[in-house]
Amino acid sequence: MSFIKIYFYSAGRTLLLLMGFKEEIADHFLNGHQKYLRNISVDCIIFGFHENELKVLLLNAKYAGQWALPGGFIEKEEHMDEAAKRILKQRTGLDDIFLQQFHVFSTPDRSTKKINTQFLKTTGVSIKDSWMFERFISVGYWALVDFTKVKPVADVFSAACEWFNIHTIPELILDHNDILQKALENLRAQLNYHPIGYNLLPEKFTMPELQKLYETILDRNLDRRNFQRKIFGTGILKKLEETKKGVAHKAPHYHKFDLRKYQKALKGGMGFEL
Amino acid sequence: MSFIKIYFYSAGRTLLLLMGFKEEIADHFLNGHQKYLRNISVDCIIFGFHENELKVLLLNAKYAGQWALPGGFIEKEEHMDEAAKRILKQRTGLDDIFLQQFHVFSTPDRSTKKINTQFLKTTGVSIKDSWMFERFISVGYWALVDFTKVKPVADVFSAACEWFNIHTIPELILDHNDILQKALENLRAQLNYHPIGYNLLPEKFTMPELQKLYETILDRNLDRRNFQRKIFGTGILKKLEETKKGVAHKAPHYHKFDLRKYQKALKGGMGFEL
DNA sequence: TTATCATTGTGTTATTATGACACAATGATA
DNA sequence: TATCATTGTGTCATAATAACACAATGATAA
Repeated sequence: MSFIKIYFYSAGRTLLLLMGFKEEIADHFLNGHQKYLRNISVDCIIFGFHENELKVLLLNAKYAGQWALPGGFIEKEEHMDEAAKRILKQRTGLDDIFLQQFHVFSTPDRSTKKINTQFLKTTGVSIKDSWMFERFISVGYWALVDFTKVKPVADVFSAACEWFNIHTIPELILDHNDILQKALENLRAQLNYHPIGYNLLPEKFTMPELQKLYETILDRNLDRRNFQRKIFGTGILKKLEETKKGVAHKAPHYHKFDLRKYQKALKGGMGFEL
Repeated sequence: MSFIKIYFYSAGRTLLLLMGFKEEIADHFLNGHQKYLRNISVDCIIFGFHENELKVLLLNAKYAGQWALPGGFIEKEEHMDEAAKRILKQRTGLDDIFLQQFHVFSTPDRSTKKINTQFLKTTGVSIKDSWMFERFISVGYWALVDFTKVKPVADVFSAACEWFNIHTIPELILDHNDILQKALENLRAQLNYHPIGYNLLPEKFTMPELQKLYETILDRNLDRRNFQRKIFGTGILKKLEETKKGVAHKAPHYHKFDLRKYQKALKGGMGFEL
């Protein structure tokens, strides 16, 4: 919310050249409602997988000192899913990622007025009234991305943008900790009915790598043999002849996704419990 | 949307006494944004169960000629869930019903501008600019209610409010047919993990009655014996000694819900497939 | 009074899915 | 050449599900 969402507005580089920092802020607070829908925002939980750890991308505006989920507003003629994609792209540089809408958060006290007035005070911008002072209802989206392909974008406002281990999340602004928790629950629930891994693993990957992905998300160990049986049962995998090289034990085969069946399973579900 | 939502605003009866119809409309279009959040609305899919048929409550404003889902706006300091409850209560008179948020609909072309201007024209109210002309993102909620306890409220605008059989739904405004479809899918999916029936069946009911409820919602037949085993397995039912009277065959026992376990299952899930 | 009939109550059995577990095969390293 | 961690490919016991059978009930019809 708040700080973060300002950055999206500033993504138009022309603006940046014409305006100073303060002017840009002021413009956003005074005129942003001409570009964006009011009272509604999007928050993205961007999960990443790296070195057997589940990560979350968080933002920290230097004027706030507190971390928050990346979020943004919806343009007046934009589908909400597109808004979420845009936000994802701006923070990670990634396109074409599976985004899942999972819940709407609407407690009346999730107003950003305090945070925003504090922000303006620190920034030295004086604004009396703004759409940004109003209450926002937020729609939560989660995405699961390839950690290695992401370049967390610290934008012109120099807010930090960093990965956090899921087990060491700091206290976030507003209800963002709750949102994150709910996103994680939803991601785990989805795991039973929808395939994951495409976009997350390299094109060719081994079975242990795929299993580790599932184990990381679910935060528990799975039986190697049962896991394999079930995953193969869905038909979304193709086994390659090639084996992994340079491991000091029996070399595992590479696999890749059968995209046609993968897409099908995304829509129709897979139907097993892990 | 549009017409329907006007009624909620008019629910304050004092207003009604002080204003004429036109004035009320004008007030809603000109000042409603002071009471409600902008660009966001709630649509309710109110399912009812009666005589082995699944019904949906629809509204028809006499000026529109087209049917629509009951919906409304969110007051500035109101939780969205409360808004949905308020809308449900206004249409049905029912309190304390399980309401389930299931999806957000946000295609950019779901603006009500055309419908609203048409409405104003017919009504003879002239308004140039209004928050009501803007695009609305809508959050869908469904509820499952006792058909017999509902008094569909045709409000002061004399819009019809009627039950429709799920199999004979007319063409609805905007994307309401899609919303209804998605609600039904979600309801059916929930059926596997959450108990239903309380609020829907009389306090004492027979097993065939409960089964028929499930069959109606799922639109397929279930095996009598397997159904009984699974439902009993959850522990949410208590079997009574009393049997149904006046049936021309073996009298079935009455049952009632074990509320404590029912509530528990609502939160924690039941864990079976039908 | 008795037979009929639809429907309930209470199983059984076969099939499938799941969880727990065992052991030979591999291939780099010691 | 032996060691070692790890892969590949099973089996078996158990639980969940689907398909199915038959006696018991009680109002109605003969």
